[in-house]
Amino acid sequence: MKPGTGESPNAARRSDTSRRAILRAAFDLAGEVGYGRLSIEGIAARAGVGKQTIYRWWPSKGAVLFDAFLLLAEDSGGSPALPDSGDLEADLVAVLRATVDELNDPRYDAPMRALNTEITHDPELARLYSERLDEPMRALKKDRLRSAQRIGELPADLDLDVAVDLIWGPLMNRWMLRSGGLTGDFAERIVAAALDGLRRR
Amino acid sequence: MKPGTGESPNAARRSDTSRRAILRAAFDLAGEVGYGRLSIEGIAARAGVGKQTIYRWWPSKGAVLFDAFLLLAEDSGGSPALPDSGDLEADLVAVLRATVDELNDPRYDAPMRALNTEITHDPELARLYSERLDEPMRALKKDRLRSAQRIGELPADLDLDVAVDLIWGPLMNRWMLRSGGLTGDFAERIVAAALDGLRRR
Amino acid sequence: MKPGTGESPNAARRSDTSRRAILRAAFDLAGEVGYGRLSIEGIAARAGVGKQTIYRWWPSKGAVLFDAFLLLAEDSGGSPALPDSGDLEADLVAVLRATVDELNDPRYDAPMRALNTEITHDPELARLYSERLDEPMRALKKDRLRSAQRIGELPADLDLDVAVDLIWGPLMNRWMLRSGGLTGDFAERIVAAALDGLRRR
Amino acid sequence: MKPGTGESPNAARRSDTSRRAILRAAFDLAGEVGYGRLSIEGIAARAGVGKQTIYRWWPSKGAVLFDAFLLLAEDSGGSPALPDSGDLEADLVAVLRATVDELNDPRYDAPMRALNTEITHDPELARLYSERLDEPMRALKKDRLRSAQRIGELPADLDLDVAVDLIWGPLMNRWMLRSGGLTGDFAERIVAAALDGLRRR
DNA sequence: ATGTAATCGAGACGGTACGTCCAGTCTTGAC
DNA sequence: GTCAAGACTGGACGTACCGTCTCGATTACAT
Repeated sequence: MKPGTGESPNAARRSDTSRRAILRAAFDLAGEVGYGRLSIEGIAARAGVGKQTIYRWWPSKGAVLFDAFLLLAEDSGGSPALPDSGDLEADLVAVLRATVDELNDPRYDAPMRALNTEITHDPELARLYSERLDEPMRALKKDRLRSAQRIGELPADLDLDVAVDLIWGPLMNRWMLRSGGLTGDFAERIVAAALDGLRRR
Repeated sequence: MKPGTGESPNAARRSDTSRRAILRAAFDLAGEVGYGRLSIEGIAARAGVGKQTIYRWWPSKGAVLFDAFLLLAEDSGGSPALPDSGDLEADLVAVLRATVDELNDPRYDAPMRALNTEITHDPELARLYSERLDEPMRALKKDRLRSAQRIGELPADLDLDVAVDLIWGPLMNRWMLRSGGLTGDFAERIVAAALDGLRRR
Repeated sequence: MKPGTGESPNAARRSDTSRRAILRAAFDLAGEVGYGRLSIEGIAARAGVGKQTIYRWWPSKGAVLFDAFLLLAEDSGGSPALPDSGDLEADLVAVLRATVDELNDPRYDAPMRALNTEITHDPELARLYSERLDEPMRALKKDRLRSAQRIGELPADLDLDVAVDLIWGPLMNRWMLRSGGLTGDFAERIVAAALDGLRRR
Repeated sequence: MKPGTGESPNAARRSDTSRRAILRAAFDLAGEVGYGRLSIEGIAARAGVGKQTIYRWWPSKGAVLFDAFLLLAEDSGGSPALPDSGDLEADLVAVLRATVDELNDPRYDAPMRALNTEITHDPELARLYSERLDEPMRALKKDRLRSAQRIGELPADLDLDVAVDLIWGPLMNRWMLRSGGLTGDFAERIVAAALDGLRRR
């Protein structure tokens, strides 16, 4: 897979060593110094690279960060399918618990916040993010839901996009705004509520 | 109500004119120039105020922005209770549709993104936000849900915090990440799904 | 005497410590690293000053250098009158020999070359230089020549500006272009030739 | 005649088209954008040439500029002898007036200032300049003075180098520093003063 | 005529410095 | 003591060039 942000200059001559050093430095620095102190200058220095090499290939700090996540996804061999034990609720709880653990790991929390911030303020980046990172993940999630539809656990006419948002939205929102503890228990409750609904029956 | 961010100097002598000018300028500038170009210097210049007056009373740009929202909430007379027609679903859809409209209004969208960004990267500010803005709103939301419990529309043992997150989380998450169209229709689907659950019954 | 390059901002609040540190650093660096490596950034670093403080008060690197020479002239109490022993030729030779020694001193050679280069390419700076440094020196030179006129050593109708150029011009030109050795002997010959003329009599 | 700056690589394969384009571009750009904005990159672009082609054949920007003047001198068929009407003063005035006109022509003024600046800061280039451009000119000037010696207009034991410096030095110095108007009248006065001497007789 | 070696235009690279903007601190004089 | 004003050190911005390097593609020489 190619870097996500479009390449105008003579990409054939591009130094892959520098590219990787930059993305690595961007991700690491985001984790170490935080979003506020994350600078192009710092990334260039850490990567042992001229600033121009960054400006030549990326339009913004956010684009670098985005590619850093993209590289991470590639290097980790892409995302595997969600577990499918036949019990949707158990599988979802397992996945969300893992997500909670990741979000609570400062090694990942800080860079993700940095990327999310950039996405928030850059619609073009948001589009790229949606297309390159969110959609593939969303597809895997929908696959699992479709499997549940197949065995009759979920209704056949369910709007899968709404379903995904209903399950993952509350978690991500609570993480971003720190509006409450981000625990496995919370994940469990959200899954249960999403599946069974709030309404009395 | 006093500004939200703790005040050490002699607050008695504080100029309310300057305070309001600063908060007004902060909110307006956030909307006009966006988060990236929002600067203390710019706020001071727009408010016709010395920079020191800002640094004297607020610890960070985010704190100013936070107080700007607080002022807005005060000036608009605080938040009224959620509508209670006896039909929970209809009321929630109405409220979420209004929220959608607000989030789609660039006049509010930009400052809210700016504030959210600051909250994301500043746990102390997140605490304040939670306490001063989110909790009061959340209380009103819970009041409406409790009313539904009283008439048996919702189960008595429902975890109201989870319920609120389930209803509002997907909306806010989609708004922040622009991961899909933010429409009244989406609001409607989310409410329906949240109330009835995804699971086939 | 005030700095030579016009001051627009609120000069009353100007830090004299920083001003002097900058001018000192500029002069010293010009001598140490040479014109080619003389940078605003380097001056600021050496002076322990923000770059903006230089940009706030001087329009160009040349203007800083110019003020550095101006400060030097002030601090050394201004230029004293040329010696007047009654023997014009001897006095001129003495003065030009001293000039030769100064021009051969690397401590002064490099900064002067730097300043001359800036003057060469900046007419406004050339005007300032002429007015603030060259003219006062030229006045002293003319005074000495006038004294010689008074005792009949020089004709009363002599064009003193041409005379000064004739005496000092060859020396400065040879220095700048290194078109020959810059020695006391050369100074002597120039003075003799200028006074007696080339023509056979 | 070969370019003035020594050539190590295989000069036989050198592209004369590129060489001329570079020198032409250097001279023209010096005149158009001035010394401060004259860059190797700009010369290469203007000449339609790779940067390496410049770095391969010249050690510095000044060397390129120097060769540009050398090419100019070659192309204009070298310098002709100075006029010799039998009246030294008249001939010198004519020559210096022509020089004044050239120095006042912005087409030549700017590149010459650029070259002089490089010479000022590069002793090796100064040596080359002296050897390749100044000496040949100086030889012509001395020839004219020798002719005057032959007819007894100038003393036989005159130091011709001092004489040349005395006549041309004041003019060049005034030009470089803009320390006064550069007019034909000034040239005339200098010639008269240089020939007759300042001293009363 | 054909290999081979150097030059060519092009342009990416690690860097330095530019001139600007802003952060956050400090000082001044008016109130 | 607070205020508007604004100078101060410091540091990042995004740009322009530096001088080096590598890439194919000519191009001219020696076989």
